[in-house]
Amino acid sequence: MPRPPLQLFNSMTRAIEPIVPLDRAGKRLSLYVCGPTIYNYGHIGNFRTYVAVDILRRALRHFDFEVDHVMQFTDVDDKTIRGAHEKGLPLKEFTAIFRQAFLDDAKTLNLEVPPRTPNATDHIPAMVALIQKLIDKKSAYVSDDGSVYFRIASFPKYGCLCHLDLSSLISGARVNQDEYEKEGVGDFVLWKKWVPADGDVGWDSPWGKGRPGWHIECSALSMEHLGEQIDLHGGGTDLRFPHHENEIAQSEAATGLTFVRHWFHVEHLLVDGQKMSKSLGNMYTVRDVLARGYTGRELRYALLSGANYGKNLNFTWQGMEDAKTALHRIDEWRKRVRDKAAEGPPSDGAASSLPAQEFVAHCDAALADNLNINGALGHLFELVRQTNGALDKAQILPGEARALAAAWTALDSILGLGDATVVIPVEVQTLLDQRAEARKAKNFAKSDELRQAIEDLGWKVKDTPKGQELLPG
RNA sequence: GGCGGGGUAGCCAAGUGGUAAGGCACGGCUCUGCAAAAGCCGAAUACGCGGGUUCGAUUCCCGCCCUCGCCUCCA
Repeated sequence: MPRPPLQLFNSMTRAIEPIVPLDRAGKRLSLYVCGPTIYNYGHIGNFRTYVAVDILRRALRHFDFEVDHVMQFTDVDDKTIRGAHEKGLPLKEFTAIFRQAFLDDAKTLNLEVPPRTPNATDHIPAMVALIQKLIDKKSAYVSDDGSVYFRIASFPKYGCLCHLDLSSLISGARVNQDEYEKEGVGDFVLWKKWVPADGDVGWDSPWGKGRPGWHIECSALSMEHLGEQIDLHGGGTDLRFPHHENEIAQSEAATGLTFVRHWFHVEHLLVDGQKMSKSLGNMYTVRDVLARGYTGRELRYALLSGANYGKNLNFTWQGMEDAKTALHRIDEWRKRVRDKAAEGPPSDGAASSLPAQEFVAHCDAALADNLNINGALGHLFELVRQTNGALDKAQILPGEARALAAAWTALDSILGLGDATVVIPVEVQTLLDQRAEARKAKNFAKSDELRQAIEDLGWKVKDTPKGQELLPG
């Protein structure tokens, strides 16, 4: 069955467009994602973005692209320098802690970490070279104090990504009046001259000791790793301006080529309908969610099903609870399907797996349409209801069940939910074994007693025709 | 002020020019030593408001209201 072409919203053109990579064969696709600034534990808003990117990456692969994915870690900026200073640690050591924390959280959420995740500070020479190129082309200038700025006036397209009018930008209210060393108020820094507050953080450059500005790292790193033009570039919506706008300016001024063919931006997550903020006390980390007894898998489900990536996602604890229940429904269904599949040979009824085939086609259509995950989930739950009913009536053959399991696997290659992993503590298992014996002896008083004991340890036990089944409380 | 996203049953959320998926919650039933869990069935009779186009609009156009975001810290 031919698969529809993958189409995604392009925030540059504000239209849903097919993904057409630069690669002539149409196979290899470069994807650059702006990674986190590693000065703290990531919050669920950060990870909403990275879950969406993970879905994107998996979907691209599903639609037969060979994805070359790079994401950098920003390990030098005001916040990392301040954090390192407060902890009394060298910058590198300080950021290493949170780089690892991010990777740990990514694992919790079953994110596929890109094979290349460079740290910005490991590529200072590439940034210096790019800045020099911009100076040579008169797109950048060295200010009196030794910082280097990008000259916006040299780049007429400036504002194209965010559809901003440069004149209104210049007269905007939030311009810092003190930055007199710049030629134009919209000019942004490429190289920051060292100041005492930077401590021992600084690198030598043709313009003296300093550090790179925030935006230059993404241009330099993406060019170094993926070439001067990339197919897809994404990140949180807040990066559109100024970060991505500035990336376009500095990259295209340097190369004369279109920097990015397709822009992918993920809308923000809200908590209880409000923006996350420290003052509201609603900034949750992945660890906070785990501490409430939820699994990373449940959080992943909540983040991928809460809303399409292009819309605000409103995170609530009730939503977390809903996600847990819905996911459990899927798990129960998968268990039934798996059991049925094990009952007979694969060939048994495989030919009549029409529902599974239709389901896969529906999912492909939904996913191809700007990653409509909720559309695909809708089809999944319809399939679940339909086949549960048939299983109740013993109308599903083992081969059909296998086809259903395979259909799920196909969807899950994108959802990335995998299996629920339940680790049963030894003491619970012991009680469970004792209860099985009691039940065998029809000693229901003892059985109930043991069930209570198991519940006291935070687990639920249910009796099925196949024996006891344990569920996390 | 400029630009943009939303307003779909109690909550969350797809989608469509021909009266609208799905999830959660809710009710009934089945199963069960009792439970729990699970499954099935069901109800709600939902498309912000006012115009317009159309045989017909939730879906297109205009206006309005509400809400969220961006306009150089921020995933």
